Amino acid sequence: MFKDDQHLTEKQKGILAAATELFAEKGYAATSTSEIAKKAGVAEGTIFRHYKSKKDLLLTIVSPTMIKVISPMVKKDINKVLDKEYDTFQDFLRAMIANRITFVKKNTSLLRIFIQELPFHEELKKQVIEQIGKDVLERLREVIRHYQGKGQIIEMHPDTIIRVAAASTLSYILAKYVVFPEVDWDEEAEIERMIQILSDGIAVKNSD
Amino acid sequence: MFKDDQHLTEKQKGILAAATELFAEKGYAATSTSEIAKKAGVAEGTIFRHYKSKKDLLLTIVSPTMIKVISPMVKKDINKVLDKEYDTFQDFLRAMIANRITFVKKNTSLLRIFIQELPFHEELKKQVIEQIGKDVLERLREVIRHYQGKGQIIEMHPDTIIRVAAASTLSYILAKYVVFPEVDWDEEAEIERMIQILSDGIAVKNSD
Amino acid sequence: MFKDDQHLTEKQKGILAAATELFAEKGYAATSTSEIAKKAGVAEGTIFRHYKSKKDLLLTIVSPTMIKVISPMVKKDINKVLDKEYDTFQDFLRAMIANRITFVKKNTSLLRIFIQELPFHEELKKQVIEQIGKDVLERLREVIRHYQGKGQIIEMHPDTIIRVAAASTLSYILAKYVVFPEVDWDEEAEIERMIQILSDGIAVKNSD
Amino acid sequence: MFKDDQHLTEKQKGILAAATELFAEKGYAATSTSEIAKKAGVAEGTIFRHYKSKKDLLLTIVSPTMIKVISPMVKKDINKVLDKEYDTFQDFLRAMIANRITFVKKNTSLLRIFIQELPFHEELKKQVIEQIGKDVLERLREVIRHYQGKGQIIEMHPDTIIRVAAASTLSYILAKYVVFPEVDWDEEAEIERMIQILSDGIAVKNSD
DNA sequence: AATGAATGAGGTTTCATTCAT
DNA sequence: AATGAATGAAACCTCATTCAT
Repeated sequence: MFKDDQHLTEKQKGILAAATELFAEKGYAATSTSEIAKKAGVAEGTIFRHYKSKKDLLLTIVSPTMIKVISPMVKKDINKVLDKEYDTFQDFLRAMIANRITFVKKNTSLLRIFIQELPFHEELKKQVIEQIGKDVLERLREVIRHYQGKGQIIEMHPDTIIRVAAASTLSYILAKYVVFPEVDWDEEAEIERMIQILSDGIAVKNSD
Repeated sequence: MFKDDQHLTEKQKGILAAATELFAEKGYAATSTSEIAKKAGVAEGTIFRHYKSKKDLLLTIVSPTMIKVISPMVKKDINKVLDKEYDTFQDFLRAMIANRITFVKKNTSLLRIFIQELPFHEELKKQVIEQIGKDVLERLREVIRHYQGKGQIIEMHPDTIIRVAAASTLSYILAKYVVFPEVDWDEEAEIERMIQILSDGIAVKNSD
Repeated sequence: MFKDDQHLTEKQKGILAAATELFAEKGYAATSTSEIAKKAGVAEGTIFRHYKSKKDLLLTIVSPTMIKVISPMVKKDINKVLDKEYDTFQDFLRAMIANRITFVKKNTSLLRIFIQELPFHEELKKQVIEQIGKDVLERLREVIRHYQGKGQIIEMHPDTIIRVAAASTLSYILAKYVVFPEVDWDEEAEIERMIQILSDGIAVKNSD
Repeated sequence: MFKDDQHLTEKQKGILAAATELFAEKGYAATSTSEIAKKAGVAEGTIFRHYKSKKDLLLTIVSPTMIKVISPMVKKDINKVLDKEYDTFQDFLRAMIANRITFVKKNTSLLRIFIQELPFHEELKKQVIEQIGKDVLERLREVIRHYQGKGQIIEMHPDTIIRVAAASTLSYILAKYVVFPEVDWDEEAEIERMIQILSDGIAVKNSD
């Protein structure tokens, strides 16, 4: 994840990777800098040459800068879906969910840290909400309007539809992959039914 | 919360309450026993007279025993909704959501701890899932079947419907009250639309 | 020095004594808390139970509170001289110098710390100057006026006389006992001549 | 100060200057080599290319070699006063004090380091005392004898007179410019009175 | 000569836990 | 039961020094 970013030395990348993994696994407060150093294969002092403090290390992983590195990845990733033209909103939903699942699977550690540490860092929370929010929201609105234009989705403020759909799908995905990764649900079927229900709720009712 | 429970002394209740609040606020690992002692108004040593270790204190708060104390409260609480007869499934949903919001508001601290600490305690996770799951699930199934019997809900395995509805509503509530308590949404309207969409997705389509 | 002060435990007194000695000997920054702990015969953690930080330990030794403990000692000490009636101002000077030498000899460590660390602690400097200054200065003024009244000292503002006499004698004493304790001067004779010169400079010239 | 000295490169002079300033400001032990490097505008490693260790850097600043660099400056400086012929010993004293004040003002940092670090370096102390002592003392003796020859100063061993006068004036100057630079005294008047008293103490009494 | 990343010993500080009172 | 001083292991962090470039 941190491989091609900027001009980081191998050691720095190693430290970031080790810290990310350990923070995700055990939580920030329960991870010691000596563990990080050992896992990264560097001396403990080396960590502090690059990051003023343990907290600074966390913020670097999770900071605006990092978000700026990730956010484009996210957007580019999402755009793969947004740029395609789907016949029905259901198809779009299905593709979107598949896409998000892939993303979550690839970034479980980072997301876990976000979920775990966000509550303790007010400023960060706001930044995340704004940054990710604004960037992605506008694109999604376009999509909703697009399918509304095609007469496939009920006329309702796009934000509301996004919110309900996103709340349902994202929280479903997060719950499944980040919070309870070991619980075994029948994914395929489950998702299909979720799509069914959601799109039924959102779709224009022919005969109404 | 710990007031009428069992045979706890005042000090013990104070310790549990202080610990719960601090764990929720700062996280388990970032809370020191001396802080707990100060907040509870007892000496540091006193904590260890009642709880073998700090971890023991956490487990007590979050443990099966505690769940058994809380679970009945939860069930009793939920039953207020389940026991009533609602004309439509929509009414039921609305009441249920209102009921859950009240519950979450009253138990924010405890829920926050669950969310924060569950990932780090495998055994606990299973217990919570089973305990709460079994107890409540069966009742909910009955409700779904009830409204299916009345022809208001599509014929689909109750668990699926519950999962989708619960995932949407609960994660909505948790996000709103526990994870992002300071973000200001237009609650009333938002919930109403969510209900709309959900029940539309779940409801039997007249004209189909 | 810290024996009968307040309600300190034996350990605390030991820590203060050890720290005072080591700070004086090697300087504050060059003294490690582990050295202090070892010398005081306590665990390192014990130091931090009583003093928030190493700096706090220094400030305690050298602080207003400490000054308040020492200042009375100083004043009481000085008063032994001030309260007596001396025939000539020379006799007074002689007694005063002997008295200060005794004091300096008894508090070499503490004074050394003051001299070493004062330059780095602005606030402290002011406090020391004010505290000691005010308390003692007024008494000394009285003495000067007293001998001026007897016609033994030239009419000049008491403060100036005090400043010259004090600067000469005190800095002589400090240099001799604190800064260069190992240089071997012929004390008796040296002091006697100093008194000679000073009192000659200050005394009323008979034949003028 | 280190500008025209010897064959030092620009970098070396920069390091010495930065170190001198910082040692004076914060003390030797509290100054880090990285601070020195930053202030001098060189890499950390560069310091150790020129000076074996941090201690070596201090010793270079404060060492016999340095003293040999400074001592001539001091002597040359003092000689400006010694070489002139003054009508009265008072005039000489006045010129001498002015000269010393100029010197102290120009070398505050270095003097501060001497005062701060001397107590912790026995050998150094001896060297300073000998070096500066011998060089300057003989010249001063001549001066005293000179004014004794003119019948202006009492017959007393020159060293004693020097010691009293020097102790008074130097310690006055040091206190004023190095130890308590921010306290605001009325310099002119204060010095004049000091000269008055000292010379009265030392002068030959006409009418005795 | 100069750099600055890397080191690791050691510094300060925190904290869960024990124990004499 | 309750206290809180004491502990010591381990946490976070600093820094003089080395070394490959």
